[in-house]
Amino acid sequence: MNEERTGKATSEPRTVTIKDVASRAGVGLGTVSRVLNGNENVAPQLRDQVFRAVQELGYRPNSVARSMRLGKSHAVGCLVTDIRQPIAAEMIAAAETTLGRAGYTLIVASTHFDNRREAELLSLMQNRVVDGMLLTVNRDNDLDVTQRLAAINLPMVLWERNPGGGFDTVLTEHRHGARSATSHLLDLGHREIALVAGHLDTWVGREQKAGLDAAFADRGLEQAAGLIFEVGAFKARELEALCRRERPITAIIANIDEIPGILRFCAKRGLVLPRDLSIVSIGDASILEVVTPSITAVRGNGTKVAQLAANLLLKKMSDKQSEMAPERLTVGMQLKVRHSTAPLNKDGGHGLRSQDRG
Amino acid sequence: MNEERTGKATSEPRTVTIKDVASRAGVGLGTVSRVLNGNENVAPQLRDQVFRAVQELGYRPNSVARSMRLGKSHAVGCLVTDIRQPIAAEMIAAAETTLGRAGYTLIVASTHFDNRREAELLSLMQNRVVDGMLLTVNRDNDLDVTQRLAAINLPMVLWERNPGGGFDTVLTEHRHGARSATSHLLDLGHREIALVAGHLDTWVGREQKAGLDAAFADRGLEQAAGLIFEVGAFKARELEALCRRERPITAIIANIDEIPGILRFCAKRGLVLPRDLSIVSIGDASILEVVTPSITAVRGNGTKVAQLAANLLLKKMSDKQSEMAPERLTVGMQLKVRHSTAPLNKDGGHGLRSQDRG
DNA sequence: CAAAAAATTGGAAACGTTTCCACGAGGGGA
DNA sequence: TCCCCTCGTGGAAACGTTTCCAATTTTTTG
Repeated sequence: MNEERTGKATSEPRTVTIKDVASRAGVGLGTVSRVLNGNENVAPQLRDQVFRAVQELGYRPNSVARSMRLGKSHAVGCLVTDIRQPIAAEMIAAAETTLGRAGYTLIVASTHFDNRREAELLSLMQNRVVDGMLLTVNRDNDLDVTQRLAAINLPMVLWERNPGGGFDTVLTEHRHGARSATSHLLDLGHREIALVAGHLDTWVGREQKAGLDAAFADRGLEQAAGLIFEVGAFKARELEALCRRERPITAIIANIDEIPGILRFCAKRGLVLPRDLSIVSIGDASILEVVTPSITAVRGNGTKVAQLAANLLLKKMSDKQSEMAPERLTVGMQLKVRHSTAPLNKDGGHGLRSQDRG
Repeated sequence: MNEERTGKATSEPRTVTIKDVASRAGVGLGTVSRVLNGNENVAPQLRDQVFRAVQELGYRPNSVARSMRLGKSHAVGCLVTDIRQPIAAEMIAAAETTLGRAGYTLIVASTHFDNRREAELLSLMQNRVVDGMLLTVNRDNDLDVTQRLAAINLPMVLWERNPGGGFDTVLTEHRHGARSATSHLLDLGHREIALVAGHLDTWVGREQKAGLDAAFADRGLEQAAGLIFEVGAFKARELEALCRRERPITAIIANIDEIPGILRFCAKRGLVLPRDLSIVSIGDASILEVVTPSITAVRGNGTKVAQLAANLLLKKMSDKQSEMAPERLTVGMQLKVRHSTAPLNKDGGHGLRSQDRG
């Protein structure tokens, strides 16, 4: 007893298990388990004894053992390309809240667009670490990826990706977003419009491109070639080339991540917004509303996407293999017209060109 | 055999275990385990047979069972207040990369400043779900929290929190940051300087306040009372009151999250930056460099904080209870002077006041 | 009051892995 | 030739739960 008080002689502080609780409380293992799981059919006196023993021994349930016995981990894997994108963080936060309420823990992992890492993470999660998955894969137009996803034997919802076929998906209407942004610019007289879209081997990028195309097609206009770029592959170099074309661009629609780079370029080159260049951001943030000039944006709703996806996943995880038909949910986008877009400046030359001759 | 091919009659696709592999390969359980874990002492022929059986059966190791047997989960819990803060996302991404290289999975959870949720999450993670923790607790000046942390029997590193006592911590030098921002403003002639700091029951907020105090004290100046606020408790209302004081503020140092709100207020009231108000952001982002006027900021390095914290945690997790003395690492901050701060405008009245009389 | 039914309880079995121990075969030394 | 040592292998035990079944007690019914 004395040794126990000082806790010195004991080499290892052996972890307290349900068995220790049982013997301390003078009951059987089954009874302890029943008490701990709120089963009603236990005599009040025994229940109290168990609780007291738990208290005294500082017992903590071992949820790994629990998971193993139940075959459920009560965890959901969440794969994103980069958690540092504000939209990704927003989605993760919302998913965490929704799933947390249902008793699930979120395991977040970023692929950073590395396909090998993505494969590793998918494999890791499949080793019965999670009960379901929320996925934004790197690419969704690759047969290899599609097959690998199809082989996953777990409830699974894709968000912002759409490989086609029998997957559950929650999608933002990027086509509509890009289309309305383009229409807005066409209405203002712009014709040389560049687009910096998401990766073209993701649904997001493809839809954005399709939206641009649709807006031109709506008006029977033909768009110039070579004005479509992917995020990441668009730097000052590319932007400069766009301004040096025979017919320089007068407007640009770009992912929000690219906006700082574009503004920096404009400042350096003395381009004045929106006189020399109109800008639309794909994705919104409060800072865009308050800068000078404020920046026109198409706004999605990542929180809503995440909530829909999380709830869909919960449904799939609870339905015992009922094999519901795959669902496809969409969330709208809205054009917020601000002051970075203006009618085409017909007579005024392009800022870069005039300066360039100096 | 036919049933097996169609896979129809079998009601349940029983999961493939190591036992199945063993019998298929015609070897014992121990041998399979040894092969799978890269143990050398296995005959090459048996090794091949095992690999072939694994392939044919599509065996996947059950890492929950593995965790249970080994008593290690190879997961690290990461608690933040809000994953949507870009600095938090940056830290998480860096920690994930560093820990991932060492074979650990990150389990991220946000408390959203809810103390009950924090307690739940800490408790959950302690149930042997993780091997170590990276923590940003809601408050670190509360005896209750400190005790609860001390009771956690797991390797653990706090980042951006410092309860004092024997905890391992990695900290950004917020005192230095706030001090240099304040000095900068004092040099420009400002005296009525407001501060919107982190929560004052976190180390971050307290250090920021201390930095402001220090800058005033350095010069033997006395600062006005009532100019210090906490993020979250600072809205347009408070800002307006600051501008209506007998001696209106001429400068403000604020957490980056508050910058959009402040700019919106200025725009609405016709305050021109930096003529009517100088602004310093605590925390930097590329957008701050390119807006007009560009915004002076003190910049930390979340990536470095996270890397240091992750490596420290790895060290603690590998050292078998060697009880190293707690470490305390710090990462610097740097003032980036831009165009949102300018010398005090002596004669020009305060924008709000003149307009207010109209 | 006896018997049947219902309620409560204890503990074995099982979840899938790793580790440890024992056994047998093969090889080398006396 | 015999013995001892080494090496490779198979399988039991253990990790901490939950669940199921059988045993016991209590309650109800005839």
